[in-house]
Amino acid sequence: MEAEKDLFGKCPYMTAQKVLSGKWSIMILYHLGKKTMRFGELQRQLPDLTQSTLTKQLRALEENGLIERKIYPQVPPKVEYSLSDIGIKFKKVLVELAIWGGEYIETLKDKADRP
Amino acid sequence: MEAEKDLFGKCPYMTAQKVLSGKWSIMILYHLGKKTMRFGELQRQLPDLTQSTLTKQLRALEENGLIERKIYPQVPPKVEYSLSDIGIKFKKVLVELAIWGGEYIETLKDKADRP
DNA sequence: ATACATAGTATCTAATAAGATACTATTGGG
DNA sequence: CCCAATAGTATCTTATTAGATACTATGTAT
Repeated sequence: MEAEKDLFGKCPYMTAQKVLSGKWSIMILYHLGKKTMRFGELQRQLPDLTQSTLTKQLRALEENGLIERKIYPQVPPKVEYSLSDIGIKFKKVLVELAIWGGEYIETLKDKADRP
Repeated sequence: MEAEKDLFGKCPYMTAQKVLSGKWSIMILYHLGKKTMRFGELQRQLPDLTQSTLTKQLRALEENGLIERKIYPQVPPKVEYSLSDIGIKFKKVLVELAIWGGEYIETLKDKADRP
């Protein structure tokens, strides 16, 4: 698969950077980290991206093995997205990222307080 | 400053995603996390990006407050790059990212072993 | 027969980012 | 006077991403 080939043998940082490159990847992983969700629910959690963009981001994450897609043979369709094993392991990164992001926002506020 | 305004009040994940969006940001932060470096040394560590690209990435990181740029009034010029306070705090994220990236690469190898 | 719900596709456009290449400024040393 | 060393700029081109918009498929309920 395309996605795998060019990630092979690279350093962990480059690999991580590549996998996280989509503009919404972190947000999507965060939401799916809370619970498995259907497409529509995920979309409601992320009202700022369009359906086609969400589809593209999900496909990229799926190709890279971070999430899984389960199709129920129903009409109207039901498709559930969840974190894969390696996706679940990514939650540890998310924890640190959230802490750091909070601190970062604080530093911005500090700078704004006394300009 | 532009970079600050539109990050304000956002959630930590969105903020983090934005700051890390450059293709080389994580690699640069990793190298500067090891030690303060001059422009040329950094470039030697990252032979895959051109001078102009490196300059752009460094400027973006500086605008976002992650790194600091110290100019020595010399000829030929000497400019040192280092992590800012909030940049240093990012090292905790890097640690988790490296662990996860390593695990991720392993899963790719596993998949390749038995296709 | 028609409408509805869900999870999409297909195109096209616009915005952003990255990369290639060539050029600049300064000044101490030969 | 000319060269080397360092850290850039300035342009232009290309590639990658994201976003907008309109369309599709299908079984059930009315």
